[in-house]
Amino acid sequence: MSDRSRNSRRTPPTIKTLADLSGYSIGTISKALRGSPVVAPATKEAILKIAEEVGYQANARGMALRTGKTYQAAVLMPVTAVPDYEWDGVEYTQILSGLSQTLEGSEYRMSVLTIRDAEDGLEAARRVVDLGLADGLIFSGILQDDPRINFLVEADFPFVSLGRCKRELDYAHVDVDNEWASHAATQRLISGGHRRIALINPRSELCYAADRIDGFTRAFKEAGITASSDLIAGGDLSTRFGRESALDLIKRSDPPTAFVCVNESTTLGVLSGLRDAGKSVGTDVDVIAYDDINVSAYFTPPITTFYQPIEVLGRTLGQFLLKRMAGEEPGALKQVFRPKLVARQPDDLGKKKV
Amino acid sequence: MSDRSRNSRRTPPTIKTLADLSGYSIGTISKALRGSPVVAPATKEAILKIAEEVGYQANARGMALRTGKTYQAAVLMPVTAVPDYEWDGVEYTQILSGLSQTLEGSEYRMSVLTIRDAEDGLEAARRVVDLGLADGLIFSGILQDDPRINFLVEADFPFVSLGRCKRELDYAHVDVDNEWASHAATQRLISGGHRRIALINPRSELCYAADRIDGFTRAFKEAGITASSDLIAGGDLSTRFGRESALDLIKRSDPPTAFVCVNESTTLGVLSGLRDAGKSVGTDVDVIAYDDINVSAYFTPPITTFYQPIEVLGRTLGQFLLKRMAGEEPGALKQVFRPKLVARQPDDLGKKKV
DNA sequence: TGAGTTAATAAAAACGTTTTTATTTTGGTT
DNA sequence: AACCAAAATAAAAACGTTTTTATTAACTCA
Repeated sequence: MSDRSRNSRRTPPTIKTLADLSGYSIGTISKALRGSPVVAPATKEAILKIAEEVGYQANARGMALRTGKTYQAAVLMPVTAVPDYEWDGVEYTQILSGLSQTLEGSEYRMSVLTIRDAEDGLEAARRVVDLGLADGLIFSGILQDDPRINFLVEADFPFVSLGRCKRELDYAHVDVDNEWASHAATQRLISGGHRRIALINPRSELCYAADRIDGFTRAFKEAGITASSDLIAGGDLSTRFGRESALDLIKRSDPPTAFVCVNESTTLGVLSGLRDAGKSVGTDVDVIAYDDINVSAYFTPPITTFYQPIEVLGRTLGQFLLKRMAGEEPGALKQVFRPKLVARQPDDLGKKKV
Repeated sequence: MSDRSRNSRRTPPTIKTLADLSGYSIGTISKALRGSPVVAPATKEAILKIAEEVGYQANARGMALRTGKTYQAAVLMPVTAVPDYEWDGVEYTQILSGLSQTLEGSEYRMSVLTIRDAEDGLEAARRVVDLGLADGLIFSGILQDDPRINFLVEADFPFVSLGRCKRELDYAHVDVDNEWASHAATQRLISGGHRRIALINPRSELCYAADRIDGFTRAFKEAGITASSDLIAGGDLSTRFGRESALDLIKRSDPPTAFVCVNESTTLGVLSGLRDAGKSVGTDVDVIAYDDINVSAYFTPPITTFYQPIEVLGRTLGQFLLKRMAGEEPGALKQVFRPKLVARQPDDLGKKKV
């Protein structure tokens, strides 16, 4: 073993090594290794055996140069714009983890490019395409009219987005049914007697902010009540934003009796703000959250959430991307997940209020 | 622009393009581009001008094959072993973000390999070294006797670890002064009158678990009190673990009056457990946390923490790795950060108890 | 037997660089 | 004017693959 490792440390075996060892030419070796049907079964077997013995591993750089492929899938990871390192962007460990699980079996590796916003992401996407930095791309934080999607569809470059844009384009994507989740949460509160409900939402450029507003207003409409659209707050998804929004909303003249939050970070902030405003969640006011990481069970108090582990989405992203990189059309590569309702509170305080 | 992009889309300019355009040979072009002193200033300038005009970008695959370098820095990212997607491993977005900030200016890109544990990490490290998947490596979760550090030091491969092992080896690293932080937290509680203090710690294989125990016991020793070593809990750093530890510890016959927690996730769990055990933090029991993401301010109640944004460590990791990859010796590439105390509670409940 | 196929393999070219070696040009000395 | 060294550039080789083209060997069938 020390011998093998010493050898492989000096100069790893190449196709040439195998050629010398087996007596076949390098072309034949290459074909045998990638299972071309033109090479005779016996020689193929012999070559494979030698390759195994000597611990041959194809040199990625050689392959890359020849084929023009990189065998890399790139992920655009937004680096938080929130100052002071607030809790934000947590979901990316989950995305990367899920993604890598599906990439693991393949020959692809994962590279991460950090971006500041969607515009910066377009820059990065251009670099990936023009310089051939990767064979496929994954990104999230989709805008209503997302420049990255526009560019990549036009360039016909394989990608899968986490989230959908509003334009009618044919592209692979994975998403959460935000309209549905927001509607379900709002409806739950309305049937709990609430009439004034606040919506803690992402910035309005983000496409799913609109989806959530749609679901929110649809629930009111269906109940025949005027939607409390004046209680919609949009911003970065930091804990601080949640807190400040809650503090602002709760001291309005006609304040909300309930909150629908977009993620766990803002939820924590909302809970913090309500506490400092002297409101007790579950007694004075109800809060329903959306949760990726199963953390709402530990909040004070535990609150009702719509739960969707992003890692599952990450796995699907990977599957779709592999298919796209293998040349499959985006047509069938679209999936929308519905988060699961985890009811931890009755959320019917509104009844007592009336 | 449409013209340029169309051109570059078809076939990006190569050195050969520049050779044809300029009349110089490809060798000269190459030397000019990388600033070799042997090429005459005038021709160098001419070549650079043409390269600029035509938008030349060196082909990474060609460079990689020739030089044997990959221009990639790999990060070993632990994919959480905790079931049900609990809050865990949050800090990796910060590490990646910090790292990418320093790599941004360089010619290096960042690739991420997911691993299950340190042993799996050794496998990954071997692959990186043997197959030349990257030119440098970053990883964390260091064990007391870490197989990855042992292997990489032996192989003389550039790496920087987030955390230190217990063996006397010369390697670049960035770390938090866990002994100090744990000592400071414990001391604060002891001088607040606490005598029975619980320590919520990582699994004992992790090197910094030992550091934290060291600081913990040192604080007791200095105060001339017997350390409450029976109140040390070690486990994964999930919220669930924090909660279960708190519930277990608080119902002991001689229970703790205070908790020192290792990160924000366990802290949230501890707070949740204490609440369900009928204990009020700040009234019945004190909790001091360690925090990466400034989230303890929003807990119920806000609690005292030692605060150290990991992104800063990530930037240092990147700086050190660049130097290592440039051939610098590890000697000077060692830095230990002391987190900042953020006192949000008096933490002197122990006085009332006595 | 020998031409025509087919199967199997070898040889060569190519991907885009960098580096080493060879050649040409320039300028200075005698 | 002739020579030599130095400077500048060109040419060639190499990195490890894959793919295309060429060659050889083995059959088939009249």
